[in-house]
Amino acid sequence: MSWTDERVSTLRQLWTDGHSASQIADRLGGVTRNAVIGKAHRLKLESRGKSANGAGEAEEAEIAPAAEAIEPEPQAPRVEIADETVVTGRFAATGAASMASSARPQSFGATALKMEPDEDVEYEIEVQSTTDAITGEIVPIARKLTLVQLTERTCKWPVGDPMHDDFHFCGNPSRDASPYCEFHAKLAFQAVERRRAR
DNA sequence: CCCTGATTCGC
DNA sequence: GCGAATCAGG
Repeated sequence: MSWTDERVSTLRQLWTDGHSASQIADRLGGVTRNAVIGKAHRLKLESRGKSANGAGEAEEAEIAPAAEAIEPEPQAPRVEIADETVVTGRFAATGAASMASSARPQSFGATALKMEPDEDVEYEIEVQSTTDAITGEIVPIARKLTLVQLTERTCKWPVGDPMHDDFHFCGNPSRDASPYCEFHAKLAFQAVERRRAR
């Protein structure tokens, strides 16, 4: 990937909007956060020598304007809240693990309903949960990520029918290098156990 | 451990 | 110019 005018302007906007280098890198695709920081340097952007933003600090007022302009095509924002999550994922998964190769900037984050910089919003929604009919465990509501939105630390447990357009991935935070979140890692393990038992 | 940006330096 | 490696910090 090279720094085309389009990618540079996207970088400029996201950077000045306060997004972290890694977030920008994920969005652009094909680059690491180091590349983003390095480029920001040469463009003489930055200036945020402070402690930036983290998970603990709930700082920074809302960024009123912006919101659009970044994406040429608005696309429908995926912020729907499922009232029930069907965990149909069979233990097959991994075939989807090979992605991210041709990541294309896709609409992501709220544009119509809310003007927050995504991430935090999704986490609030994620708090809701439902109970699994079989195990009785708490099933986290999926973040409904599409292929291009998965990263090294997002759960890649498939949800739904791949042939249907409602197909998505769990997307909740995965532990370490595990391809699944804590919950789905357990499911995967049980699935294997049961197969051997049979 | 996770993450953040800043800097260096070989390419 | 680019970005991995490294540094410094939360």
